[in-house]
Amino acid sequence: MSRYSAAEIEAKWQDAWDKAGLFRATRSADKPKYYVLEMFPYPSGRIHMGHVRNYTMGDVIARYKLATGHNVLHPMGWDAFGMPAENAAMASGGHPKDWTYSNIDDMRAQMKPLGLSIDWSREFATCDPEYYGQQQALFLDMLEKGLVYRKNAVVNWDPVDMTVLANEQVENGRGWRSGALVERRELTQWFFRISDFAEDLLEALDGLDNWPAKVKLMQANWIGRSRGLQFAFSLIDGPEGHDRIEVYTTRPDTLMGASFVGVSPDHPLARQLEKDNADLAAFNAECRRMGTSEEELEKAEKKGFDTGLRVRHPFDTSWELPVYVANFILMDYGTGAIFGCPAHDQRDLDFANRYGLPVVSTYEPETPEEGFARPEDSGIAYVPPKSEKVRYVKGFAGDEVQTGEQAIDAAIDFCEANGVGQGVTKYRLRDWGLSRQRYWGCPIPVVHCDSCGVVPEAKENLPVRLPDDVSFDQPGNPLDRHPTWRDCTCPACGKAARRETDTMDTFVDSSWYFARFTAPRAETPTDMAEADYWMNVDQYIGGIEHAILHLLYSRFFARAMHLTGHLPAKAVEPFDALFTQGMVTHEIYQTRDANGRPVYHLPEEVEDGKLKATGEAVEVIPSAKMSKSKKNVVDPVTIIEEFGADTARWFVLSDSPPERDVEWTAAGAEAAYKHLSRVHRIVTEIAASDAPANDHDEALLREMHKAIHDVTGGVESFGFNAAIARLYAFTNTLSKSQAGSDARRQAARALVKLMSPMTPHLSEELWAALAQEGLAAEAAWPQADEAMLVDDTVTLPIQVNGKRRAEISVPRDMDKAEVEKQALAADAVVKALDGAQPKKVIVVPGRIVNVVI
RNA sequence: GCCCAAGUGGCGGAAUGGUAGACGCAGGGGAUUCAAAAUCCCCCGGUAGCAAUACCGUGUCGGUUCGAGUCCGACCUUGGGCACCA
Repeated sequence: MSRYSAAEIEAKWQDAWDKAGLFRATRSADKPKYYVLEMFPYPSGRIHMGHVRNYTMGDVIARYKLATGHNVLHPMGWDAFGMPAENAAMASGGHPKDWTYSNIDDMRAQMKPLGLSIDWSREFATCDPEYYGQQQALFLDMLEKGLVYRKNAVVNWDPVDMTVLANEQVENGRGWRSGALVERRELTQWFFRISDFAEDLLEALDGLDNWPAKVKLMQANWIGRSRGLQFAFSLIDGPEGHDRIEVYTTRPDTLMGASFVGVSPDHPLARQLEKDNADLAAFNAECRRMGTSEEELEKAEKKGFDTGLRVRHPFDTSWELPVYVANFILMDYGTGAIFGCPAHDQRDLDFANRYGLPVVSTYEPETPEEGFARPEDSGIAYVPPKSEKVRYVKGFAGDEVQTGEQAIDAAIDFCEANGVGQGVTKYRLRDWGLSRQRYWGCPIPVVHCDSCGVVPEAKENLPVRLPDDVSFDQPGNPLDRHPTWRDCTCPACGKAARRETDTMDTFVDSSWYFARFTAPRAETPTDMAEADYWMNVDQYIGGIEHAILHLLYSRFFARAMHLTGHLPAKAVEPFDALFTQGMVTHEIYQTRDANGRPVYHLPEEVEDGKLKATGEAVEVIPSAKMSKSKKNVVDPVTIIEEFGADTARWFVLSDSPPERDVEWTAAGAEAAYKHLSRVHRIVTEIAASDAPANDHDEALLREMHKAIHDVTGGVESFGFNAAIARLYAFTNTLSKSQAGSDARRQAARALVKLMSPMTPHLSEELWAALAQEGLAAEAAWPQADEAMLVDDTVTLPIQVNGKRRAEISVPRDMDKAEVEKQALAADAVVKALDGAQPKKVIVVPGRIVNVVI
């Protein structure tokens, strides 16, 4: 009997699938369609275990759906624009295009041995001119519909390299290459009007029944709808053109506790004042040196600058409040100005304490606990949940007990009635800035004409191709310094004009690729007949790190594509079901160099806690996401060479729930391989035995139907690890079953088919060994017989006061009274009762009995 | 700082509010073998006990319930995101 040799069988069956054209997707009215998609990879050059896990999960679904009679679309492509290609070009002198396409070739070659059921005929990369040209067409349609516009926005500016930096290129406020202090600089940039869709994007989350609740919650919080009051403080002796400061607050109920007004350093008033005030100009400049990330702003020490100006309180014209410029106020949110109520906001309180401003409580606990002190005295802001009842001591309606929510509504009503501002709904969601001052991205298809201004490129001139002759020997955008590329003619007037040199955010590329997969070679962004047939994506699978931005942008794009006639109405929510998978992690092995600095070692260099080469002991750091810098990576290619793709697939599915991180361990991979070898041995033995069909093995058939039921449920609900545990148990049962029974062959067939989505090559091999016709991949999924799933007798645990004390075996449908009688007769129960009557007996049919004494 | 999630044996984990630890790894014992590899069988949360069994046990503290890993509140730790990384 031949041993299990993955290397021999895997290539053979991949070839067979290929020849049969099994995974080519074409429209068909005969079968229901099923579109399964994994988030496409960035072509870094090597596939990693995270990819293997992601695509294996998608493949299990795709193969399962194929077996259950669906017309499956399962495509793959490359998210190919982005900074790493330019960084590589700067570091080693090549061209981003060559680097990217060569990486794609490498990764495709690494991916193919996994035996994924992908329709490779649909493959594309977002850096293909055929793709980004269609993206430019989409952009022009969106521009025409008013979904794109230009405005000023701040970027991280490296004054030494004279270039724009991404947030991740800023380290401790300095440029990662130059080390120069980064400044904020304002540029005119393109924006998508995603905020116009805020309400729709929020409301529609309710309909996404097959999305994880946490992702919907994160998106809802990101969109951040709030109800508040917008009103103005009148400014006393303000500079020319500034007689009031418009503020937005979600807590108008605390207006009578206001003690200062703050404006952003980028607020028009701050900008006006800094012209005549060198100190303020210095303060603002300091603020503008901070990074642009919200995290950095929130964590920074809260600082303010007293402008010396005063405003009048809207409800008491004799009450004057100082106006500060403060570093924690965002110009992008609300009006860029706030009022501070230190008593009920810790940040405002810290600020007030720092600058000697008054603290005035507007409410206090309804019934103050022992030791409660007002913020005025305690230095701790009193911030109860908005739903909690509090006593207002300085509200609008006198001394009253109500919840914050009620008080906010009442305050808005009161202010509106008194002519102080109006209630408004605002969103935290900002418009999406898509301009990037970089080469390796999709060119924004517009030109700048001295006569006509900003003019869209004519569609017949698309794609606006990236020039190949560029150099990366200096920082900044090569398109800016290209001698001829910028020169063009104005599509409107025909005069000489300049091309826009900014390219698009790579998030744009990934916001519609799922639609392009439905007709990847179409001469328009999509083909409506194909899109109408294949959309929506029935199952989308990817990392939780994309829970907000990528998914929100894609939802916006689907809406925009519908408005511009590129997607049907049903596709405005493009992903019917979403699954977010965890990462693949590994232990980190570290030693220290002479200076005590850590030196990392690859897992393959380590054995039994020691370096193979020198025998030096390594320090083991707990599992973390696989990363090159920590060297805790296991290359899937190595694993496939050693054990085969089926082992890698089986292992990444088996050890952890799919939504959680899985730790790669050599022992685990070994165990997976051993198990597959065992299945190979057991099934080939059964296939080879020609013992006559004899006894009908009822128990084995029952186990088989239970396994079919459980594994099917596991696959459908992303319980892959549980499904695999079930397959282990079923394999054990099969292994111990009586030789020669017909049931045994039947059970072996079921096992092979149930495993086929996870270990497709092994299953094909065993399917053939069992002399089954056709390919296992095409064979119908087994059906569980409901009647075989339930046993006639059940074992009921008997609890006394919630603690298990005994168990009884009873017919499954025995009535409650009889079950209770038998339970009370159990030795342990009689002993516990000691002659007394139970207070209560709870019988949960088929599950448990609890006797309460 | 803000938003979201997760914490269960030596390890990965299982468990519609109903016998906590399925299944796998590691470990221990045994069979087979001249020996090994491979394979097969048994044991395997802690404490006490020869045992039957008893008590304790799902990050911490409290609550709801006949019954809580599961639901509620507070806290701790770890991970993801924070708008120019992909």
